[in-house]
Amino acid sequence: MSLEPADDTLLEAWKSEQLCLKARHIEQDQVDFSVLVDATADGAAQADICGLERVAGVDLSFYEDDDRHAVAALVVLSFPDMAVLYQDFTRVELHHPYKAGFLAFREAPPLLSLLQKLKIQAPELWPQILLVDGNGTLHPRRFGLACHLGVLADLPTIGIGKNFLQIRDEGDQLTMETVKRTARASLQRGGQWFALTGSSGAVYGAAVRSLDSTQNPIFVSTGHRIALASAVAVALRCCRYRVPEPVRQADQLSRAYIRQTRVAAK
DNA sequence: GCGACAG
DNA sequence: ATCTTGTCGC
Repeated sequence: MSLEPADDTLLEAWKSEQLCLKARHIEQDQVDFSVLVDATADGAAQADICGLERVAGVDLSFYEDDDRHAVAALVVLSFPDMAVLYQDFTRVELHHPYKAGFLAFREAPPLLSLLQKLKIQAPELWPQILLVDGNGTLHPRRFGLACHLGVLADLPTIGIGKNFLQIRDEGDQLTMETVKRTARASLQRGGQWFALTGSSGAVYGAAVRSLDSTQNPIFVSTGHRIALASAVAVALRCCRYRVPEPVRQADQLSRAYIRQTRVAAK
């Protein structure tokens, strides 16, 4: 009924694979649209985004008492209108348990399948960028789910985290306490953000205030083929609520199917 | 040993 | 991730 925990041997193999895939990882803009970020902005100015028409989102939702199955969802939305162009979801079997730092080994396979299906069935709707529910470079080895998916699908991706993943490295300390304190002090309005920078100077991602009306930040990081400032600009332009629409709609789609198909107990 | 731990 | 409606506030 439940999955075996990943042992140390497996974790070492997974680390090696992350390092290997990282050789193909690109953290700079390599997209077919343009993001003009105002260098003098205070972190709240709207960037000019030209040529972006389709943004996608992916997510998985889970059953209460079943580790092994989930519902994966993919949506493609128009930009900047956020109108639904494509929706797909499917119940999937998972082969590994959740382990912080190794989310991709659990969730990437079914998401890649949905992307493959889209490419075959509706190639004209292939997205220009994909927003992923999970981190990109905001990760202990700078290679979270969003990076992993981006490299394997050869697609620009952005990592969107709703909770902060602490980074504890020899050189870099990014703690919940520090981030919360900085967020309180410097995120006064929607659109403002600050870089999550380790003591070594490495930038892992950004804490972003989506809207005036939301206090808690989201955590945006580079997935693949996009620079952090561009990733933040795109994510912000997708926000109707705290969580950017592509991810939020994929979440709602998969969650609705879970609720509909779970056994009506009692 | 202790605490932390995306989804 | 998931259990959950209404409710308080801008």
